Parts: sequence; C-alpha cells; structure tokens
Amino acid sequence: MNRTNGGVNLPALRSHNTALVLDLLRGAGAGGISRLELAERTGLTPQAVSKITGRLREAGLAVEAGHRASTGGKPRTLLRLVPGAGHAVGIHLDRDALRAVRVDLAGTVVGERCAAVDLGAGAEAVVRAVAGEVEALVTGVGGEGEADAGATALGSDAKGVAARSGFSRAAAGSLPALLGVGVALPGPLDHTRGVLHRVTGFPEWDGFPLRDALARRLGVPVAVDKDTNAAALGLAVAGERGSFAYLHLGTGLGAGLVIGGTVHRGARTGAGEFGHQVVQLDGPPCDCGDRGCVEALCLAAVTRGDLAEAARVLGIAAGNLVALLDIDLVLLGGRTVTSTPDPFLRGVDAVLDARARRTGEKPVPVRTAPDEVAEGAAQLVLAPLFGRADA
Amino acid sequence: MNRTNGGVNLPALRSHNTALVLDLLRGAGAGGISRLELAERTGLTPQAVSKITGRLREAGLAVEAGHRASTGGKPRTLLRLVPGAGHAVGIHLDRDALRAVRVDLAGTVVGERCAAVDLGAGAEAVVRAVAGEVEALVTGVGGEGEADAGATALGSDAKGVAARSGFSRAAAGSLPALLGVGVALPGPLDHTRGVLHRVTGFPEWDGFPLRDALARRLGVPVAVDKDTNAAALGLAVAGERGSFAYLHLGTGLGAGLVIGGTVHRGARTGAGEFGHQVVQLDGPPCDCGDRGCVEALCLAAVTRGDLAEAARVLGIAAGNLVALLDIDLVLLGGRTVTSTPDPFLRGVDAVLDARARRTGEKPVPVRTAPDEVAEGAAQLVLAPLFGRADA
DNA sequence: TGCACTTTGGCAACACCGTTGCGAAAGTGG
DNA sequence: CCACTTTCGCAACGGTGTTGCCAAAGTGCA
Repeated sequence: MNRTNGGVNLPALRSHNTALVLDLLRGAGAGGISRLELAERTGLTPQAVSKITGRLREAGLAVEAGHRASTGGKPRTLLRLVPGAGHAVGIHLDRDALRAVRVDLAGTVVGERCAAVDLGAGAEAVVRAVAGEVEALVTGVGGEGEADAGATALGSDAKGVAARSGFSRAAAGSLPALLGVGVALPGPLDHTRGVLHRVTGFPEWDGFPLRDALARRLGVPVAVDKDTNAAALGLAVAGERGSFAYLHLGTGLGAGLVIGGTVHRGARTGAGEFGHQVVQLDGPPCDCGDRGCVEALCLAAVTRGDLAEAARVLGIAAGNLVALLDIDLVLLGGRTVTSTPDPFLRGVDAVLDARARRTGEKPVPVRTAPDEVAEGAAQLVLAPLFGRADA
Repeated sequence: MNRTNGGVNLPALRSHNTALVLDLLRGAGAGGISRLELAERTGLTPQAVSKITGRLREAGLAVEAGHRASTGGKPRTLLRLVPGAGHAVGIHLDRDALRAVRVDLAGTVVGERCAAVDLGAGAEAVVRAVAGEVEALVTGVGGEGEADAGATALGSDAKGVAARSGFSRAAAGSLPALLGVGVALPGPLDHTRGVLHRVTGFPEWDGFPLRDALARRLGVPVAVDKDTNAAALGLAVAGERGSFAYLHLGTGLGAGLVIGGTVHRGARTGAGEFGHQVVQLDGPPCDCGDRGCVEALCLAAVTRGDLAEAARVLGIAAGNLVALLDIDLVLLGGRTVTSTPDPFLRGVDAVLDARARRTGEKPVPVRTAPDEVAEGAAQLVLAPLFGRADA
C-alpha cells in the first residue's frame, strides 16, 4: 500500500479508502452508483461510505445524480464523479511526432494537439516544445477545448482535495486546473526516476532526467513511462479487468503487462521486452544481436507479405507468455495489426486455442485494442488519485 | 490488502501493521531488532511500534532479547520472535513419495517424516495416510521432535493471538499448537479452492477437493499449492528479496515466480508453466503435444549427456523470462541441476551475460537453490500471519 | 565523582478513523 | 390512511496511530 515501507497509519487508510471510492465512481461513469453499492464493493459500512462521499461532494469531486427505482423502500440516491473537477495531460512522444491530449477525471479527451518533433534537436529544445504544447492545451489556445467554463473554476478545488487527501505531490507555481503531465515514449528508461536511458539513434539523450526537467519547467507533477506500459494502463483504466498483455506490433514489437489490475514494470522498468523473446534456437540474426527473436521473424514475415506466418509466430510467443503468467486476455495493437487485424486475430487465436485444447482449459481470448498511448500517459498522473499504485 | 474488495477498516489496519512487525521480527532472526528500527522500517511512529510489540509480547509471540551497544544514550532494547509460539506442517506430496516437515514460526524444521505413497490407491487412502503423517509429526510419535516441551504449551496462546489479530481461519477441533498444514504437489490445481485438476496418470484424482478433505479430517486450516510455487515461497521467506524465478529441472521442468516479494500464481494457478515455453519453431515434438518446448530440448540434451547444450537451452528460456518480467535473480534447482550444478550455472550465466552486454545493463545473477518444497509448503500456512498475502 | 547531554521507551491525552444505535425521509402495498 | 421496507444521516463510541511529556539508562567531559 505504502510503497517505501508497509506501515499504514490513519491518513494512509483514509487516502486509500477515498481513492477506492473515487475509482468506483469513475468506473460507474455518468450512470452513477449508489452509496450502498459502494459499501458492498468496498467492504466498508454504508455509514463510512456516506462520510467519504460527503467529503468528496463537499470538495466538488462528486455530485448526486438522480435515483434508482425503489425496491419497496426509499430509492437509492445515485452518485456521480464530476469529470471536470480535474484534468491531466498525456503526451505520446515518438521518434518524429508528438500527440498530446488533455483528459478529465473520467478519462474523456477534452483537448488534443499533434506536432512534429525532432529528437535530434537536443533535449532542451524538445522539453521546450513539449512544455509549449502542454501550455497551449491547458490555456485552450488552438485546442478543441470547450467544456472548460466550469472546469477551470472547479480545478483548484480539486487540487485542494487532492492535497488534503494526501495525493498531491507538491505542485508549485503550476498551471490552473492541471493535476500533472504524463509522458510516454519508446526507448528504455527508468520509470521511478523519470530518467531516459538510451534513445536509439540519439546518444545525447542518454541519462536525461526528463521528468524533473519538465516538472521544473511546468510547475506540475510529471510522470514518465514506456509507451507500451502507458497503453496497457490506459486499457486497464478503460475497463479491462484482471491480468492481460497488450502486444504492440508497429515498427517494432513490444508488450505492456497488466497483472492483477496494475502495470508490471519490473525494478528497472524493463518488463514487457517481448520483441526479443527467442522462439527459434540459432534462428536468423536480429538487430539486437541475438538470434531467432519474435520481432525479427514476425516482421520478416510481414515484409514478405505472409501475414499468416507472422500471426503464427506472434501467436506462439503469445502462447509462451500466457503459459508463463496465466493471464486472462491478449490484446493486439499497433499499426501493423490495426491495418489488417483479421489474419492476426485468427493466427494468434489458433495457437492459443490449440494450447487450451491440450491443457483442457478455456482458451484465452484475443482481441484488438486501440493504441491510445497519449490517453494512457495521462492516466499515469490520474492513477494515484484512484488508488492504482504504480509500484 | 483485503483480497475480496479493497476497503480497509481499523481491524484490518491493525492486522496489517501487526503482521508487518511480525515479519520484520522473523527476518531479524535470533539476533533481534529494536523498536526504533521497526519504526523506521515500517514507517510507523516509535510509539505505535511500542503498542504493537507490547501486544505481541503479552501474547507470547515476542520477547526482549538483550540490548544493542549505546550510541551515547539509552541503548536500544532488542526484540525477538518466539519461534515456538506456533507451528505449521508442510508436506511435499510427489508421485511415489511424501516428505512432511514440522516448522516453527521462524521456519526452522523441528520434525521430519518421510514415507512412500501410492497415488493409485485412491484419494481417500492418500488423505488418510497424509493425515496420519501429520498427526505423528505433531504428537511427536516417531519424529525427531524434541524442542516441544515449551512449544506446545505456548501454542494455544499463539492461536489466541492469531484469532484476536484477525488471522485465524476458524480452526475447529484441531491438533494442539498447529496453525495449519500446507500441501505442495505437482500437477495442475486450483490454489484458491484447493482442488486438484489432473494428476498425470491418475484420472480418478481429477477434481478432488484435497484442501477441504484434509481440513475436515485434521480440524486445522489447509492450503494447497503447486510444488514449484511452494519452493519459490520458501526461498522468498528464507530471504531472497525482490523478484526472482526458481527454475526446477528434475523429471520435468517448471518454474515458480516471485514478483515483488509475493508468489505469482495467476487466476487459475497456472503461472510458472515454464517447461513448455516454445523456443524452437516447429522443433521436435514434446509429450505435451506441442513442438520445440524447452523441457523436451533440455531433457533430451541431458539424456545424451550434453549438459552444456542443456544449459544453453535452459539459459535461452531463462533469458526470455528475464527480459519479459525484468526480474532480479534466477535460481536453479531440482535433481538434475543439484547433481552437477556447474555446467548449468555456467551455461545459463553465459546466456544472461550476453544479453546484459547487449542491453548495457548489469547481468542478472544466477545461483543454485536447495529444493525444500515441504518447507515452502509449511510457509503457505505461515505466510498470512506475516502479511505475505497469497493473492 | 558529579553533571550535562543524548537516546530510548512508556504513560496520558488527543485527533480522527470506521462502527454502532437510532431516527427521519421516502418510497411501496394493502 | 397506515404498516412496512429501505435508504441515509446524526450522535455517541471504541480503537487506531500520534503528540507531548517524563523517567530511565547510557556516554562524555569537568
């Protein structure tokens, strides 16, 4: 619960329960959820839920929203999250382009900007550019952002609550109504410190403290993560339950792993290195220096137009993953998959079905998923508010 | 924290903090640990630690044990776990033999029994035999169990505390001083319900509710898990930190995964299916019906005496695992490895080293580990007492 | 030997958490 | 119109960790 050490005191307990209720409110969406349902789902008493929701309502984070039909007594009052009470910006920073979105507490996109970037221009220039996009997105210049009139007013309230609830991480000068900025990018990096390791082709980025640089410039908290992890987090928040793997097949092949509802990153943010799983001993050489990696085999098949073989290879690697981790679901994404999903879905499904027949268990379902990396990046900031620890 | 739902109330908070302190006391061993160190490690205030340890001392679970050297003021008083305050029995049930150990709270083996079993004799007969071994072990008949005089007396106290602290799971008639029994066995099974799925070669075991049958007979809580998971849990409790994989190479090849200090089992207790990871597309057929599984390749190499090749194949599969999960350590065990450890250690190490050179990170260490499955099985029972949730 | 100082750890009062007991509010059904 | 059911808040309560304070037990210097 507490990351550094395991001790739980009363404020921590309060934060935890409050976050839990907020998460359920978010999950219920615009339809709302009653106090008694919240009590059942959390295991707390109805009275405790009343107190917690009372604080949330006072803080402007929740409101009453109609009633459910009576079942013979007083009808349940529905509660709903106030989406506009807080915002976060998520940025998908790729090698040559950038996509930034502003989302509200419910995760709905309320503003979007795209721009070209040149990583070769140096870290400082890119930080400046990214900061500019964030500011434009928040102040509404050039964005599609309507839905702001009330939102900005409530924003500072939301921040106050966040601070009182023990969530906020010392936002200094800062932009109005902005809880923080999440940045997702490829390369290896250190998620906990927000430091980049090696950005392929741009050695000058090695060791650059992106998180702190951006946080100092913007005055709001910043979180940094791998693009595949952000995508997986976004899917988890969007409603995918349990444990799943998001396999992204684009210019490369990577994975984001969600285990028990939380993204698994490993101690060095290295987890999800799926592309260089070896599936053919002494197979063809890969760019990484090893031989027989899935990525090499799969992309080679794609290049020569043999999508069925690409899907079969991907399926075998996915089967390994499913067997090793006993996950519930495989999600496929990335340009290569989304352009022609069917052969990939069929191919991976065939391998997983065959495996299920051998073990006698139900086959693990395979689906496609939109790759909304920027949206997931925004959730890097929102996750702590809703009790989704980023271990 | 709470498995079913996430809500935390005061009793849950108290249990959690108490378990945390108990875990630190256990980790400190006979040397002991001071109240202030406990406070630092838990993040609680010294006063809170004093209250918690006071309850533990009153319950007979902890005692004062000397003082540390002064650093200019009052010297710190050391506290120590009372190992004899509780016991658990762990059973390693294999195809043809059984090993049962009785351990104290510190995990020290204080009694051991071995016996032949015949799974073909049917579930009821085996349950009867297992129960007999447990009773013999606890009453001290035929065991090497000295160290019992005081232990049994304190036992009932310990149970009282466990109940008061919210740990106990309703032990009815029950054996004296016994907190529970853990059973580890191969085959696929459902850890949460304690039901076996398919025991290879013995179809009549399919669906047998081993946990409940044994619990009803003995009157104490029973936990059931895969042998590799138990072994991994035992290693985690014995002091291995962080995330690691225990690879067991015996008559088959399996793995136990520990991620962030807790055993990862997956929703269907299927995780750790390492032997049938495919590392050679369309490779030689495996007993499982697939082709190119590590287990088949590795064991074939062992059979023809090529241990270097066996180790290389094992290393490549281990490398896949390390890359996918970003774990900190690989531990090797099982008859085949322990009989001639060196070639395996060298072979796996070579593959992981090469991987580390390519990625520019520190290589993941490889070591051998004793396969103490029965000891780990006992920890299935003790784990909840020390706050190690078995999710 | 005496005294100042540091550090540990317990006692008592405290703030605040979720819980319990009870009553008001708001429906349904006869 | 009334009995009944169900929801939900107010007030008192028990129990958590926290704070303030002080006794105990060392070290180090005069």
